[in-house]
Amino acid sequence: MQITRAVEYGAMGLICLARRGPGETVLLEEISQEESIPASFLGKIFQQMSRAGLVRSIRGTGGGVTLAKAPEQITLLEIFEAIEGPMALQRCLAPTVTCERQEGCALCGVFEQAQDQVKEVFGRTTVADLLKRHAAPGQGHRRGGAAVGKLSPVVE
Amino acid sequence: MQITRAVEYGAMGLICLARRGPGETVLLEEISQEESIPASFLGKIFQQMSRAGLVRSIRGTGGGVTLAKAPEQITLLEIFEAIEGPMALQRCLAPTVTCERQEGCALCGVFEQAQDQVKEVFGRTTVADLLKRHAAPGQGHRRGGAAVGKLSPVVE
DNA sequence: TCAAACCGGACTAATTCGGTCCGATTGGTC
DNA sequence: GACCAATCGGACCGAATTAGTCCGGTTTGA
Repeated sequence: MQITRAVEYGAMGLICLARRGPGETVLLEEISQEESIPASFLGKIFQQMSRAGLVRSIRGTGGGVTLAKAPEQITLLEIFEAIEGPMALQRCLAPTVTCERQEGCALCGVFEQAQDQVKEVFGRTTVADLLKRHAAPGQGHRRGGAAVGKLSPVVE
Repeated sequence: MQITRAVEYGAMGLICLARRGPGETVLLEEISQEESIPASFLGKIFQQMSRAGLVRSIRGTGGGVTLAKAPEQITLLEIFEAIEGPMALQRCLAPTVTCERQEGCALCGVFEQAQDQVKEVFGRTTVADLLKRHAAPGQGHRRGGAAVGKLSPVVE
């Protein structure tokens, strides 16, 4: 139950692109070096994001990749689903399958709630947000969860 | 990025236990058959839940397993962490590691928010809730997300 | 003492993750 | 038109994780 590196790399790549001027074309090789991501792997990831319409890729001399939309209009959820396909926190939340067990379904309801929460967080976070957050460090991350706000004490 | 079967089976096992009278001792074999979970795998899972103090297991003739607490006092988060260890939606949210990249950290902040949301949902859901939900079917699960309540339209 | 149960560790098969490789294709440039 | 710069796309591969299995050991009741 971990978010894959592909998604992490994809997001980093887009942040990197957004940091440049808008509409600027950048070599994959360049992003790869800047973010220390294996070039061939990054290529695969950008292919998928390209198919999903998040970036445009230009072949041939002087080619590279460029954002297909404004950074404010690309959400982390889109990045995630471009790379991983539809989010399914659990088997029976997959688009095709239906759950036949009864107890399983009680569980599925909870899993779906959790998944909807994740989607909500990812869906409201854009590349522009990530870029901004990166620019202003020393807050909004690492242990403490203060950023969340409405957490109940979590039993335990 | 999926919840494992072990967690699913573990929760199902506890629901199954909770359905019996309180304090009743049940054979693993029986749960295994009732829920169609491989017996040896279920054994492993109950071992972990036993170590975490969620169930008590009694060896020898007439033995079996029994809930160590009231169903209202066992949360899905406890079940999850008993089986999987501390929740880490992403590498750099693991208890030991710290994240060194800047962009990575902007990401980690979001991942942590998402993780906190999942923990909140799991932390407030008890075995008793699951049992109740199972008893009253036809609501609270499968597509539509009406059960969640405060979801913003999720962009796109 | 014997059999019923769980314990615990070693082992294994299948799947997913994290990549690599390479030939094909596309587009500038000379 | 030849050539070079780039991405595309699919095949492939090793390592890690998941999902179990197996079996000998230990505890306990009859």
